[in-house]
Parts: sequence; C-alpha cells; structure tokens
Amino acid sequence: MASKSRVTIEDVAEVARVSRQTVSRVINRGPNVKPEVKERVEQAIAELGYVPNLSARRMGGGKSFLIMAINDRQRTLENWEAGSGNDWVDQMLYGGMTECEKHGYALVFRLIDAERDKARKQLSDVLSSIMPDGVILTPPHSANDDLVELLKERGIACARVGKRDGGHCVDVAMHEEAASAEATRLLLETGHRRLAYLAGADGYGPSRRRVEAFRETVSAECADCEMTVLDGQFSFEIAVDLLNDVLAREDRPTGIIADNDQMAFAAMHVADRLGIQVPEALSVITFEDTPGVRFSVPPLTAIRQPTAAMIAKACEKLIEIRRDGGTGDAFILPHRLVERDSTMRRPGG
Amino acid sequence: MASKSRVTIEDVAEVARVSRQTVSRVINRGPNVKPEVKERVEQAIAELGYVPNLSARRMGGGKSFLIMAINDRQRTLENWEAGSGNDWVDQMLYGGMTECEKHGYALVFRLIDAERDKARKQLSDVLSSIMPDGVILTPPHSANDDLVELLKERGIACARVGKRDGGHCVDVAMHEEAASAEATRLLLETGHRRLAYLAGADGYGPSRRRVEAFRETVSAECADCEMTVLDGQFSFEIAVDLLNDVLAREDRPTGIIADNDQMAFAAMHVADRLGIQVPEALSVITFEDTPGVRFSVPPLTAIRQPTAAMIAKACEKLIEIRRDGGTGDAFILPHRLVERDSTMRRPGG
DNA sequence: CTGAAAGCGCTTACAG
DNA sequence: CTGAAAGCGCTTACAG
Repeated sequence: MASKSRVTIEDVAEVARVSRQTVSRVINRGPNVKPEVKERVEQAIAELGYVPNLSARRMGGGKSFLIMAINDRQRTLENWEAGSGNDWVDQMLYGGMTECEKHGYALVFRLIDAERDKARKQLSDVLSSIMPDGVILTPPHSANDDLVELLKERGIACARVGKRDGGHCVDVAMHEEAASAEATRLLLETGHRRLAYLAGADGYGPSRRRVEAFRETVSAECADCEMTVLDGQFSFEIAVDLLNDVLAREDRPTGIIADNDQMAFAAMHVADRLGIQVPEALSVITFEDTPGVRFSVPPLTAIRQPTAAMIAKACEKLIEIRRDGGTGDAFILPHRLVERDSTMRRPGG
Repeated sequence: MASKSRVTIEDVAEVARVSRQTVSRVINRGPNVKPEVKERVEQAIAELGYVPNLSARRMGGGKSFLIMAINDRQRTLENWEAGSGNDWVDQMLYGGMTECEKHGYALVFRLIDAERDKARKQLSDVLSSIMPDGVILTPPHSANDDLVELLKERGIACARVGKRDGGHCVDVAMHEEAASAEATRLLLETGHRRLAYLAGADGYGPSRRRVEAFRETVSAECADCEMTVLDGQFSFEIAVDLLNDVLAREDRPTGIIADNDQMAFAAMHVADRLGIQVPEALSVITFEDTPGVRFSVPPLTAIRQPTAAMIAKACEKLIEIRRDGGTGDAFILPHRLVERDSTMRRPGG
C-alpha cells in the first residue's frame, strides 16, 4: 500500500523475514519456494508496493526485458515531418507494446539509417547501450543480412518482418499470394473481365509474389479475361502517366489492383479526369491501406496488412526464445480484405 | 573499429593505460582530464567501438538517460485499433525521439489509464521500474495533480503538455488565444460577416480560451458582425444536429471555426446536404488537423498544433533540469495556420 | 589532474 | 527448500 520513494528487494526481504534471493525467486517465479514463504513474500511486496528496478535486473541477470523494434530512419522521419500520419509506426507500437506488456517486457522503438555501413554501426552501438533481449527488423532492414549477422554474433535473437525464410530469425509475414488472389477474385466476382495490376518496383519481393498470384488466379478462373501488369514504381506521378494512356483506350481495364495507396489514388484521379465512374466502370483495390484511403472519394477497398499482429507475434516468439531457448521460425499472419466503396458489392454478398 | 561482443569500460581503461574513473570522466565530459590523456582515451574508445552500457550507468550514477512520455491508454489504444492513424502519437515520438537523441537520451513511451487511482498506481510502478530522469504528461494526465504530486515526491522532474502554469513542472502549450484570433481574422478578411464557433466541451480550458478570443476579435475588428457560439461537445453527431438547424436559416453563418476535426467534418457534411458551397458560401476552419483533413473534399484549413515542438521543448528542459538543477517554467510554442481549400484566399494573399 | 574503494539493486551459481 | 558470496558495468565521493 504505502509506497516509499525507493523500495528495494532488501526491504521486501526484511519485511518477509527471508533472504533477498528468496524474494528474487518469487519475483521470477522460480521453483523451490515453500507456499507459505511465497505468500509471505508476496504480501510484503504488495504492502511495500515493491516493483523491481529494471536496470538492476539487467545488471544482475543478463536479461533486459526489452525488445527493440527498428524502423528505417529517413522514411519514418519524412512521414512524421509531413504530418500526414504514419500508420505503420502506430500499428507496430500497438502490436509490440501490448504484447510486451503481457510478459513484463517493454518495447523500445529505434530509427536506423538504411545505408549498410551506417546501419551496422548504429545497430551495434544501440545493442551495446541497451542490450535488448531481442530485435525486430522491419523493411528495408529485414533484408539486410549484415544486421542479422551482427545480431547472431552478439547472441541476440532476431525477428524479421516481411521475410519468410525462418532460418536463424523469427520471420513474420503476410500471405501475399493469398491476398492478391483474394483481391483478384473480388474483381472477377463483381463482373470484371479486363484487369490490371499496378505493380511497385520490380525488385521488391512481395510485389513479385502478388503479381504472380494475380496472373495465376486470372488464368485459372477466367480463361477469356484480359490482364495487364503495369510498372508504376510506387509513384503517383508515374502511375498517372501510365493510366492516362491505359484508361483512355476502348478496351481499358475495369478493375485495377495497386501495390500501394499512391498508385491507387492515381487511378482514382485519372478516372475522375476521364469521367470514368468508380466503382461501376472502374473498381480499384489497394495493397496498402494507410489512413488516407478512408477519406478518398469513394473510400478505397484495401488489403489490410496484419502489421500489429506481425509485431506482436515477433515479440512473443523473441521473448519465448530468450526464456526457453529455441531458434527461428516462420509465421504467416492473416490479412484482411476491407471492402469499401471503390469496388462493387459481390452478388449475394 | 573492431567491435568485440562486449567491450566494457575496463577494456578501454586498459588500452588507454588509465583507470576506469578517467574513462568515465571522458565519457561524461567531466573536467580535470589532461588533453593528451583525454585523446588517448577517445582513441581507445574508437578503436574498441566502446559504447557505455545504459543499465550500468543508471545503476552507478542515478541518471537513467531516459525521458518517459505518457499518453492516455484507452484513447490511444482505440485510435490504434481503429487503424485510422494517430498523428498525436507520431508527432510526440517525432519531437521526443529526435530531441532526446541529441542529448544521448532515449524516449520511452508509455500508456496509462485515465482513472485517477489506476493512473497513480501505474505511474508509481513504472517509475520504480524504469527510473526515468523526467516524465512528460499529456492530456488528460497533464491535468491530474496526483501525478504531479507523485513525481514531486520521487524527485523526478515533470513536464505538462497543454498547461501553462509553470510552477513545479515544465509547461508547454500553444497560444490558444492567438490561434483563435488568427483563424477569426482569416474569416473576416475573406469577407465573412456572420461567424460561428463550434465549441468542444465547456469544461475544456483550451476551448474556453479560444471562444473568448473569437468573441474579442470579432467585437474588436468588426462591430457590425454577427457571431454565434455553439456547443458541439466534440461530437460529429451533435454537431450535425446543431448545424442542421443553424445552416438552414436565412441568416446562417458563412464562416465556422470548429474545435476539432469531427465537428468540422460535420459542418462540411451538412453544407453538402443543404447544397451550400464550400468555401464560397461557407468557410470552415478546424483546430485539430488530424491526417484525415487533407483528404476531405475540399481539404480543411486548420490550426496545426506544435505537438512535436512541445514535446521536444519538454525533453530539452527536463534534461537540462536533471543536469543543472533548476525548476519548472512555461513555454508557448508557435502554431501554424495551414490554409487549404475550405477557406477562401485572402485578397492580395 | 588521476586513482583506489565502495556501492547502486539485482541475479546467478554454489553451499547447505 | 533457503541463504551467503560474488559479480554485472558503471559512477560518486574521497584521497592523493
């Protein structure tokens, strides 16, 4: 009840009439404590309002009770600077903080530059300073093997978002192919026969997988459908240029899937300019779902990545590995297809 | 250069042929180190890639090099859950992380429940666990004197966002009156003669100040103007109800300032339904500026709070107090009036 | 200007 | 099942 300014494990030990090691055992749910002693200790803890000092635990034990999540510095700062929201960061914090709290852990969020030498140095420094029990790498860091190597050297468990090798690290990703197939099917089921996929950069793995699934789905389920793949390079401007051509044609696509919101907005923009009705004459689905898509006219149907769930899963496994040992693994988390008004309702849906 | 898995202050001392206290002095920029010795130590640090362990510094010294920023748990989680963006959190992190980094500090972000007994207990626990060098309270916690009291007891410096008493704490706020006057003047300058202020909850201090400034500005600068103050309670629905009446009148206001985005959206919504053109027949300004306002049709003119700047200033002062002593103070940070398309251009502007 | 000692609050082996 | 000892990597007085 009473909460003195600084209650230490010694104070608890004294009140409970045991040694501080016994108190430590109770705190860490160690075995070998007689129930009645355990109860006495727990009561003393409650009475004094004792909470273990994290730094001291770290020093004594070696566990830091910290999971560090790492984001790309430049892109994050640019988003923040623009003030236009940064749902990725929010969802990371959401999934990470809530999961960590469950296990008595805390999430530390850090920014690291993408350039490989800077990245390695910065990660190395922050590891020495913080000594986290696990590190979560998000794109583009998740594709940087130097960082994985560094973590391995230091004996710190790693998780990667958007990878699914599941070797040394805990890999968490969403099922790009399934999501793409689902989006494609929605267009087919609502009557579209000429489809286009507005793809991001060619070298971007997830994008490749989505395009492939798009192709396979159309081939398999609608033999006489037409399909196009356009390379919009994640850019609004480039997408506008492409679509000015494509949507002006007689045999223009009537259903488009875009790899990110910017390109989806581009499709809406060009459609508006050409007087093409959305969703009737052109349906649009985006693969990103930043907050802005709710406010476009009409609001965009989107594949919602399981960002929070991926980070939560990463935290959970990292903490488990730190406690019980074990190695990496791969997890595919479920996405959601959020139907808004840029696509038509499915018959009977 | 080489970065052994665990380089300690002892290693540096050995390489530099000094005691570890001397290394400590160099790290902490203490006085009384001969330049040549200092250089030798710095070289050893660089050579070994030494970075001090934060937990050990905390244990030895008493400084944690951590600033903790506290947000309302429920509201934050709801926003995250909705996935519609949370610019407040993003701007806090932006201002806080970048400022802390400058001083070798880290920002720790925490959620605490608003109910007063829960809040006190949760803050007390996290203080014991983390021992931050300073704590930043955001609304509604910044109005909770229990928390300030607790911080005072523990000898931890505090900062409050949205307060401006500047007693024990470092208070950071924006100039509500100036911002309100500025918004009002924009409406007057673009020809509006019947103005309305769509206010939030009555008990909310900033809201009161804005309304007062609105009244004074209209009285002072346009004697024959009409003005109305409506109590929209921060709610879209309540605002819609009010405006359905007000905007249907012959002598309806042609310029509206709203305390938050929801109510501003309500104004746009009702205007659209009644066929009132924005911004010509009705100009709208919001006092919130969440990311969504960029995507409304037309995008909303808004007062942009200096959230990042307020948190950065709070961090700066908190770190300064921890280092040099000193007491609270009050700072008013500059807002911005971001003119988008829900208001008309000023003549000659 | 520099170093030897003590201590921060815990945990991890190691005894009993 | 419980406790006495040593140590984690630093910093803070205190000597010299």
